[in-house]
Amino acid sequence: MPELPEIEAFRRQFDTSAIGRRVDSVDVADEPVLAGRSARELRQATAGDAFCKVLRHGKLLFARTNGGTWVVFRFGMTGRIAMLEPDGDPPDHTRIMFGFNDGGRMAFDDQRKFGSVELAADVEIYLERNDIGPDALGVCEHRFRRIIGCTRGQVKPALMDQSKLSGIGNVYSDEILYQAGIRPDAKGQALDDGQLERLHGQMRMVLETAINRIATGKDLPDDWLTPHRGKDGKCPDCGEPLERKRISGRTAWFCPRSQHHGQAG
DNA sequence: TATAATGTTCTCGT
DNA sequence: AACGAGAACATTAT
Repeated sequence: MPELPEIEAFRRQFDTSAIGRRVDSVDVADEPVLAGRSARELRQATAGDAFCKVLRHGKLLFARTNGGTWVVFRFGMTGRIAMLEPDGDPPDHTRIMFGFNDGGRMAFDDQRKFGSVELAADVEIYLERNDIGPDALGVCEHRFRRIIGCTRGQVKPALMDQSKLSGIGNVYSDEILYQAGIRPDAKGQALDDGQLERLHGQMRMVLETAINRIATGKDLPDDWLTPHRGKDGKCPDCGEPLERKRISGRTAWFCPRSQHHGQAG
């Protein structure tokens, strides 16, 4: 379930477990995962070098090797990183396996194959070339108001548009809108400054709380939408059955009573 | 068996 | 031209 908070968990895992370790081997089980690069290129860029730095931007993870190359992890719908002991079993859908000089291994596992592992010489250039917007947690309220408030379309797809804001996906966009009391089909332009300010604040609250919950191994709060999101789900605040609506090709879940701001359809 | 699932990208229409 | 909506992509679980 990788959106910004989950990728942040991967970053911390990478930071504590992979940084400083030298890559000795790289096995690519599924060549398309490299998005046009060859296994030889990935091996050339990483083998013999240690990972020395890792950072997250939105849903992307950038890991730098001593050699200066950045390895870019895109997790798609089901991607994840798994650290293995020397005798540990690889996950079922391992696409790439990095072997460290100490015998440990790191797997890039991705059941649905929407993820990829790419190479980049420079993070900023990569972001620009791929039209990736600012990290959702790095956007100030003023800029956020401009980004969302100037959108002609619906607010939910705007929150999920990675060129506008980087890091929010289908599940967390529903949660953020629920916390802000705004309908997912409200038009961005229809929101006033007060609503945009609240949306920005709740976006930060949701993402930061989720990061902390994941880091401490706790579930998301039971009074959030997410634990109830799905068939027969009820609003944890008012008990109203949650409504589902197809928006921009995805399923939005919301409470029609608690989320009354913005009228559209 | 049909449907839906946490993402990105391409195509088409406005 | 710029923007927004929907389909397609691969695979599995319900």
